[in-house]
Amino acid sequence: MAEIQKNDQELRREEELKLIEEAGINPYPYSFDKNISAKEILEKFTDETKDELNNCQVAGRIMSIRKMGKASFFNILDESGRIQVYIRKDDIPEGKYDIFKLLDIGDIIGVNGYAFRTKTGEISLHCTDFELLCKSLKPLPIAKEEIDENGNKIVYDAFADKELRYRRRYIDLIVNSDIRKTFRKRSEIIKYIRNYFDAKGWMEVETPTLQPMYGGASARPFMTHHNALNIPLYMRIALELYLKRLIVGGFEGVYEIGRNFRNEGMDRNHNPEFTMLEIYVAYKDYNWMMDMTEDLVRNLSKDIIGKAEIEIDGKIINLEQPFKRAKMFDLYKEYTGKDLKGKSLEELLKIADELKVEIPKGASISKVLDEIFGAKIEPHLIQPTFVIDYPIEMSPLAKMHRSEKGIVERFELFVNGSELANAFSELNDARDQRNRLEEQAKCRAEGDDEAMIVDEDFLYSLEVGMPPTAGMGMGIDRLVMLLLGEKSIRDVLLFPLMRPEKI
RNA sequence: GAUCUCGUAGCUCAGGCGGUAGAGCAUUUGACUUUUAAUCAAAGGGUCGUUGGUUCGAGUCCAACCGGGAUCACCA
Repeated sequence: MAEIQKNDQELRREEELKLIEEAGINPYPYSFDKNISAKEILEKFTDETKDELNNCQVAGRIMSIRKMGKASFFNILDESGRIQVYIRKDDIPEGKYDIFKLLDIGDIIGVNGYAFRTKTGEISLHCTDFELLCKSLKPLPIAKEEIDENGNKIVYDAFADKELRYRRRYIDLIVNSDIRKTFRKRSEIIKYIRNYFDAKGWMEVETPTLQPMYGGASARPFMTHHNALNIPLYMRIALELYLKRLIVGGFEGVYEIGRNFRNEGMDRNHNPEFTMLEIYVAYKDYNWMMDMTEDLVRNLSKDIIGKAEIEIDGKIINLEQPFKRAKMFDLYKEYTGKDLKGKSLEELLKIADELKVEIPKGASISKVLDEIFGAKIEPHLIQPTFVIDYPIEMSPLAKMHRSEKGIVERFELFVNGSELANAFSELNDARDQRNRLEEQAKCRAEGDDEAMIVDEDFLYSLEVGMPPTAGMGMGIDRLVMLLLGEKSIRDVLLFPLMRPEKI
């Protein structure tokens, strides 16, 4: 796929570049005094105000050219959108039209001109002069566009190859420029979360990405090596344990929005690196965190998307109505008709078999419960639902339930059948935490390579003492997918991981 | 990792039961000073993902491999 040999279109562009330089023009100048955007011209133009638009200086990439002898129309695309430019041999400096003829689709130019309305009514720019700002040497996979009578955009021969769109996102952003909106929205969503937390006085922090010991979640890590210390290092799989150390240190509200790395499979819900939000607030519990999470998600949708109803996959997700709250074991009863509470491993395996849920060999109680949940309950959780009060085996970092035995104070928020957030009343009894991590270590020794490791320094911090704390984690990529109605994580990541191209 | 499916010109695609490669756009040349998928006339552009196999003959049938997508498994 790597073009070592140049094709005829590339050779031609190089020829044109030479001709431009021979005419004494620098095809790569240093700046351009842009004073208005394409969108601003289209918005400001009326028959009364057009005189104010007599000296526009716009810059952008040429996306189409229609030549008619000694005059031409072309469209340029800037960050704000497209505008049509009309250029006439007689209305630009002597000899400049010959330079214009050397320009191609993909070149970046600056245009001086005045706004006007064409015979057919399109607001356009009448060029009085232009400057080449960058000669493009590769042809763009150009698509043609048309607006039909109903104002719908019809795209002909669209650049649709998913592989190339992900591999060369910069081309995707030019040619399918509507997707720029997705990434702008993503940025707005993250900014909104920051503002929301900052307004409450919680502090954004940065904790290590490279860690001598990984923890805070059940997943396989990426491993690397530090030469100077000659030690193995791991890419973090969660933010949790370092943020809790900061609560121990006396900060009462901390959050981090950062990259986690998990050495697992990839599909439309998973990328090896993904963005996680985690927040910890001292002196609060999971009930409080549930209210906060609900408020955040609802307001995000209202303020960023403009409504609290989201259409995805033909389903309407309603974020306005109060989110359903259901105990995990009640959901088992509701969807399988069986009471799984307090059952032994043997009993659970039997139930799984009756429900026709396949369980991998050597599964623990937690694993069996998780499998049944994933197969029988998750797909039904389309409308926002807090699943609360998990069995202790599934949650090694959550605090015992204040009134129910064998249960921890934990919730997960499910929307559209997938997990969006996970939160606990954080376990701060150091003795209990040590027991649970040692239990994990046992599972690990028995071959579960996703079980957690005993982090002695983390335990030391709990022994020093952490106040009662509520903590919550939320997958930002999935949040963005939900709010924007995207079905693949790759469509909300600018540069999703791809297998390297073979040359 | 498993299954299904796709890979033909720069882009989007068509190629019946196996007979030697097609269209539109893009590109080049010519015409055209308000077009908008501009138009009109002509031209160039392909090791049909790769490697093998069957066959007189393979884009087409078979196998393996490479790459993508979808579904599943693991995970968020």
